[in-house]
Amino acid sequence: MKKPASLIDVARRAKVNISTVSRTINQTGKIGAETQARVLKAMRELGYKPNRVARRLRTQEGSSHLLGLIIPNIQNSFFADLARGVEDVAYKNNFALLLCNYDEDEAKERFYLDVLQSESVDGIILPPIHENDPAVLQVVRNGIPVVCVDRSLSSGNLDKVEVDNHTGALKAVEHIIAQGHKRIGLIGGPADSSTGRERLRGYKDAHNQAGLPIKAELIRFGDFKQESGQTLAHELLSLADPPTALFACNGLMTAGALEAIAARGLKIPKQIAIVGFDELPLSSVFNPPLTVVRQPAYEVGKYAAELLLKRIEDAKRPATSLKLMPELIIRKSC
Amino acid sequence: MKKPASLIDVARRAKVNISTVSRTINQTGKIGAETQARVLKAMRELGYKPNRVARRLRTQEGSSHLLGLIIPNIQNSFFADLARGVEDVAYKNNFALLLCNYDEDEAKERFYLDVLQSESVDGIILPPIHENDPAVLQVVRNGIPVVCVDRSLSSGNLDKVEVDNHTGALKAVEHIIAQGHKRIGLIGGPADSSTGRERLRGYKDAHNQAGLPIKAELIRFGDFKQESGQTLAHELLSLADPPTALFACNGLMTAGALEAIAARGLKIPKQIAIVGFDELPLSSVFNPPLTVVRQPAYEVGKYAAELLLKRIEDAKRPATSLKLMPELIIRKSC
DNA sequence: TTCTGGTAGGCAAACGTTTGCACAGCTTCA
DNA sequence: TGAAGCTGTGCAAACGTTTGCCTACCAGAA
Repeated sequence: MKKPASLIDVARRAKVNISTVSRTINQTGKIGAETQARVLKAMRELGYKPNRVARRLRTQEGSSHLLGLIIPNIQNSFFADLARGVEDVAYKNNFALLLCNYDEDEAKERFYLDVLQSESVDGIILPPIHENDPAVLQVVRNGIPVVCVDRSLSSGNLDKVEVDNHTGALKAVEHIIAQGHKRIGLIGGPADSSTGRERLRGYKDAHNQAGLPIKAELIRFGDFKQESGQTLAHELLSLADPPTALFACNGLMTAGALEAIAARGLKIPKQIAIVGFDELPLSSVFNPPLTVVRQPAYEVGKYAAELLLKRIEDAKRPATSLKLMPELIIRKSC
Repeated sequence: MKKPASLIDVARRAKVNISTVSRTINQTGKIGAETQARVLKAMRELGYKPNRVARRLRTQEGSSHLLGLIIPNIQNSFFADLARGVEDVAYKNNFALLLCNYDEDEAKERFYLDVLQSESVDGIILPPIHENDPAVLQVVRNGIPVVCVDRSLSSGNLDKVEVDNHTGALKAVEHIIAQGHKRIGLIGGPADSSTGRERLRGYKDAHNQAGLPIKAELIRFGDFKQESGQTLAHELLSLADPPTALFACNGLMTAGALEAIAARGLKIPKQIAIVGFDELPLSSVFNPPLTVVRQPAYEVGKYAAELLLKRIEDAKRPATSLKLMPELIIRKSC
């Protein structure tokens, strides 16, 4: 294990004190031009790279240049896109990213929250597991900048960037109704998630607006995973009086529903119409192309990271809350 | 910013020296049962969490309990699955994961490699950008455990886990040929990537085995991104004598090719057959369901992480090299 | 000349750990 | 009784930075 050059090595070689080297690097304090040149030269010759760990230990506040991102599942393309958005702005600002998968598991979320704090990250981006997530609240109370994405925290006056789930679902279901459907099955998200609830609300409001009755048997709650989409679609399609259209509340569940539909040999959209939340890699070339409500996942991540960086700069700035509009992409599946 | 409790606080409260506390936590050294209980109690009361940064600074070798993962693009589901595999075993072993997206950009790769070293990660998992990537080699020379995934490094005797790309492509193209196709367009990966080359070799070998001529005009090289799949498919399909089947060398390019096919209104598989590398979220429910060669991406990540952990434990163990077999999933697109 | 003030750079503490060494007290054995 | 060995604990250095404070020097003003 070859030890990398440290400040001390550079200082020795440039014949100055380590503080001078540190100040040269960070451009803090006045350093003579000639001394500076000598230091720079020594750094280059030794291939000096500052040790981020030591730096982080010393300066607890502010710039460790490390962000934490905790997401439910990287395999969900919504979160992959979001992560990519975060990563891009982090990189542009020379921040690295500590990525954590919490899998909707509260213990895992807690573990990662602990890790991130104990790594002294400069800030954390996450979708809270539910609305008053005590672990997240504690982090906030500890004074670590947090921005919520996708879902929000009921208490706490935090930066957040969300998608307008209600409007997204409303537009989708309005569209379904406009196609003449009267029995619309809902493959919903967990009832205790704000996204699940908001989308459900959109579904109901669209029905109310159209004067359509809301039938409890057509409303099912899944867990945002593919398998539950499949199961619930089968349940709905097995009803004595099955729905003629399905609205699936996220991408994975849409894929699951599509599996169920394929297994039953049903034709889309004649025998069963479907609209899904989330754009999927193949949805535009699907046969038939899928009508979906596309969430601006990349942008959510991007804005969240920008907000976080601003807050790290200035802890006192007022919390801002962004609500991004999803887009209904009408194709052929409904 | 509430300062978290430190070793010193715990020591004070338990009326012992900090070294005693440290030893209690790490179970190193003999500590009296009664003292231990007192320390544990104090820790609990203060909500003490060890500071990972300080720990990492002190113990340069070994357990910082932090792994680095550098991947081309998290939006590529192959790498998302792989990342998930890594993450799962990391979590099981109480390691956190520093995730980096290098986007096939050498400067970005170098940046992240620097960050990871300067964060003193215990080890790094990555697909080298190409076969003799000097930056990676330097990291290895610095004594940091590295395991290569997906692609390999020509020099250096490293742990690696790869997929048998040659066999995967061979089986796929054999299958295409068995369906009676004689003009098979290849949407290949970059010629300077080992995966691209291996898959090309499979394509050629299948042709040779079958006594089919290899036509240069049918072979195109993309960059593993969706757009290039689309472009190349259009090129191939515009040929005076177009191919009757396409073999696309990764998931994103397959999606691109599908776009081109859809834009031209071609029927799969009658007018154009297609086989892709990589399983995509919707490929089994696609219409028609896609014939693909599925790479065990999750397993690649999982084994890589396991190998890395073993190497961290024991730097001297001989390098092991795993080659996982992909699976040809025959559905209806060819 | 002496004083004031500014500039360049050195000194050493601090961040929160881990760990080699020292040492006190006790047991054991000759 | 005393040497040897073990057990439990404390002391302090070290990891590589950043930063408040101090000093030495020099220029310009009085």
